[in-house]
Amino acid sequence: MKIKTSVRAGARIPQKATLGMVAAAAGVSPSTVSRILNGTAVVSPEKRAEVDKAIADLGFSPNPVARGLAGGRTLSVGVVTQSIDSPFYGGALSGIEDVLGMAGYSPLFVSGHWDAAEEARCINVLRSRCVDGIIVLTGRLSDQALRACAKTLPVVVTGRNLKAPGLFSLNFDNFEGARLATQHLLDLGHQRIAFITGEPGHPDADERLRGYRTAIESAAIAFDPALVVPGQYHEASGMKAVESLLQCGASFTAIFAANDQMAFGAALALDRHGLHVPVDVSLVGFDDLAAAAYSIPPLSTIHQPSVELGRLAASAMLQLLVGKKPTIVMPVPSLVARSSSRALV
Amino acid sequence: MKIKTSVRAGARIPQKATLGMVAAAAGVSPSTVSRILNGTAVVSPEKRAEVDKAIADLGFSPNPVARGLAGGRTLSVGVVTQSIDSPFYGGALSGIEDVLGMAGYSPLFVSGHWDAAEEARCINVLRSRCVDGIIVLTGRLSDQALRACAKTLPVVVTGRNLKAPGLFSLNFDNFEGARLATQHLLDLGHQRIAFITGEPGHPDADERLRGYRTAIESAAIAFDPALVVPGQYHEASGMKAVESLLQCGASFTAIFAANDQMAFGAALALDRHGLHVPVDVSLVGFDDLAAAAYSIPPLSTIHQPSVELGRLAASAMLQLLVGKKPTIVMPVPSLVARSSSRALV
DNA sequence: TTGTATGCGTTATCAG
DNA sequence: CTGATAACGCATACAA
Repeated sequence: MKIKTSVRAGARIPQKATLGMVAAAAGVSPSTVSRILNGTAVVSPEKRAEVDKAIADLGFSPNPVARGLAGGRTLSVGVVTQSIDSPFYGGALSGIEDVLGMAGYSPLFVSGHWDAAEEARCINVLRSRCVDGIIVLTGRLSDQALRACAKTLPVVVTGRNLKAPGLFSLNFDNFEGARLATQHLLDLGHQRIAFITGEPGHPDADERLRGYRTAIESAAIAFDPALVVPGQYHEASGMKAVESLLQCGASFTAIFAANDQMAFGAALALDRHGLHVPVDVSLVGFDDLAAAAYSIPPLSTIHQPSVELGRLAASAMLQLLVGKKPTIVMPVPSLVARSSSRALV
Repeated sequence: MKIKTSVRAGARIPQKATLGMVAAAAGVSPSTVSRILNGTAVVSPEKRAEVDKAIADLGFSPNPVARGLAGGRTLSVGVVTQSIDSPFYGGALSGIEDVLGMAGYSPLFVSGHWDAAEEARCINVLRSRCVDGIIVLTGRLSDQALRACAKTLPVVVTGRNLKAPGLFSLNFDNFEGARLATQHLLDLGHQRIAFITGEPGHPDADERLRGYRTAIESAAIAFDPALVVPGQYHEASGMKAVESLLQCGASFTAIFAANDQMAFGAALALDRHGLHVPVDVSLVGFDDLAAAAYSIPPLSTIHQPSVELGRLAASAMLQLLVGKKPTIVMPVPSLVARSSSRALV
């Protein structure tokens, strides 16, 4: 017998039921309750009924913290993203939260801020919190670090192609997406197509550049370095890119930006110079952010299924968690032609 | 003595150090280690040094899960938001993550999806995970439910004015913000100003409507119900609102939308009808989303310090957690005049 | 000031 | 199929 003494506030807190209390109420041992809770073993129908009733009566639900300590499972999976408020990754987080939640898991979000060291720290935090697995959205971490991590915990990573035990990777075809976007402009009759790159060194940025270049060269047009300007994936860099393009006197009739945010910036910079989209220059982005459909003019772009990506990553994690090899396939890139691109007259 | 048998994968996992191991290494008792870890009592400098060294050597860090079970503190605080990918709340989440992280706390994000029942479920999840406190961003929950919750746990809530023990609320002055926006248009010479409302029933939406109306009437202009059209805080509803305004043949020279997203939608709808911002109609939004500065034209709007809001909410929680009464003041609303509004000619 | 003993709520390993 | 019993890693009365 024990006397509860820890009534912090004088409030009448509805005493949280414990597994032990359920066992007592049902007249069985705690182990039995645990077993039917986890499906760890077969129990007689009668006892099961008794326990189910007790659980319902007491409104019992297992304590994840205790579970974590005892069994090593916390029913939580860590998600390292780059910034919790990214317009692009937001969708993925949402998708992850959704499917994880359906399975009784809770996501633990941490932001790496595009910094490998910071990401490593994040992973340590997640580790110390005993997450059951980790999902890494396009991290800066080395493949090797990820592999090492996967030795201890199931890992799902997006934005790379990695194969390792306990590790599943999910990649979007950035090359094909960029090729599609460029081809779209080519089909519209554009020949002088500028390209605003993403953060150099990012695999996806590099792939997009490759896609652009491939499309250009496949059309028997000479690749012109003067038409590719660096960007850092944010609006301001899109503006700056256009400024520099204009300053250099480059001649172009269309711009393909490696992501929508830069495309928005580019459109604004063009506007400031009296150039209008799509009348004076056609513009295509990449990502299909929610905002792309409502910009003026609505932006033609490559659709990235971010929510779906999150859902798939979470599904893969769930499969990993039960020891299965994930069978997940990524949707292929598709172009969403809106009003920012039009045929060259 | 115990033999570790649970080597799941054959990998050489750097055996996670425990408090007990540190104690052994330092030649002291576990309680002593615990004490210096929590500052629960004074320990002799020598022992402290020994322990500190052992901690460093072993790379020990306390296990939050065990801590949670034993002491009831998990160093995690629950954050219920409406959708993890909201362009507006994203900033707040980021701010929360930041200051919480600095203090060694981890946020646990859950989405209520603008549904009271769902939010209640979220709170239960957080409870079961033994969070040390809960931050609620503009929930649908009743004040009463929140108060009840605060009896058990520290609660910080934004978007309302509530007073209760263990509860701190943090509200943005929506009324003043809306008044400011409307006055701005008035100052520009506009007399027929349409208003696109937010979700009716939301306190902030109601306040913004009140601010609009107050400004209008203070200018000795009759409030015209035909000029206020309902919206639901998303782009599509902004478009619809403008459509309905146009359809009704309402005459107006400016529009004030209760948030930026609806303003974007409104601008697009106007554009489709050959009306341009700000030449044909001036437009003002509310929130100052990151995208507002890069829309075409850049949107005049009321700045909401979302990141700061998050930081403040987290700071308040931290204070609550140490038993102090938070002393936090919200920044006042301010207008950011960009290019979407101009003087009526 | 420091160590000892217990308990937190579950799961896991044993016997029976 | 079921029930004791021992961890899980730490905090905390209590004793010394």
